[in-house]
Amino acid sequence: MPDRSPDLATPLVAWYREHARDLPWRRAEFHERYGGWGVLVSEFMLQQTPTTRVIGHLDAWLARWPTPADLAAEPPAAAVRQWANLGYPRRALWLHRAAVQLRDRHGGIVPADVDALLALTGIGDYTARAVAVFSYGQRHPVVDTNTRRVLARSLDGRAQPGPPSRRDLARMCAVLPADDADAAVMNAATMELGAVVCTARAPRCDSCPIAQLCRWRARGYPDTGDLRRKQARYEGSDRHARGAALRSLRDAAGHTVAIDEVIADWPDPAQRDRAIDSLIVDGLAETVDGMLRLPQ
DNA sequence: GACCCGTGGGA
DNA sequence: TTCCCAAGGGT
Repeated sequence: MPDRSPDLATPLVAWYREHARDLPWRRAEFHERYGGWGVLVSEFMLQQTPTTRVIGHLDAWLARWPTPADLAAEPPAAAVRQWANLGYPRRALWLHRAAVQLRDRHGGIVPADVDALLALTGIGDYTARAVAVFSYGQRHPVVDTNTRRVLARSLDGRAQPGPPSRRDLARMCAVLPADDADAAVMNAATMELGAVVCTARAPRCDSCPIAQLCRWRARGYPDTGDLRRKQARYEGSDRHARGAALRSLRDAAGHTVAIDEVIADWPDPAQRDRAIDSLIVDGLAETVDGMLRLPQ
């Protein structure tokens, strides 16, 4: 029988109330102004993109499109351009699709129901629950990479978590406080700890509120090995070519480029062709008699 | 579950 | 310079 899980919530919640960063989407006026839409947009941008970079883009996005209907009224190309260099431009496309779905199926209102949120394009287990919890105050496990690392270290005594799994949701749920509001803070606090203190490299255990009950620390910080898949090299990759091709479409003065002119100087012509084809397949580009452009 | 998808800052 | 990694999701 494993030990009973220690109480992570009490110290984490107390720590968060004292040390939480002042981020835009945590401010009361942000929620008053943009509601669930603001939270949804911020969570979309935060998918695999560092917090500091998102901060520089969120205000402009919401000022331009303060409601889902505002975004849905414009072509996908506008979303992809506004997305700029946030990375993974499919997210801009999916956010636009979600806005259309919100307008057509939900009266332009971001639903509070997790299953309804999960049905929207680009919203998975994390984002659906983040919206339900941080915008609507519900009690659900919000599990991101930071949460998984904190649980792996504090409860399992491992340096790194295994690959993401739905089991993580049940584990997080088991350590959430019973009260809805406390559970929401616990979710945010666990992510915050992973982002600021219990970091992937060089964790700052000296300032950790749960160091006393951390099993990884108690075991002497064993290197249990990183079970995650290693990220492929970007330079010279297909993704690199795709990124360059999309950028040329984004920045095109007339918003349209002859296909032959798209990253024409790319060193690997076959890779260039794959990049353009994959953009078309993904819906990030479309052809109009020999010309290429963002989706209208 | 494996693999795919960008971009830039920090160590 | 090179490598790591970042509030994930779709296929």
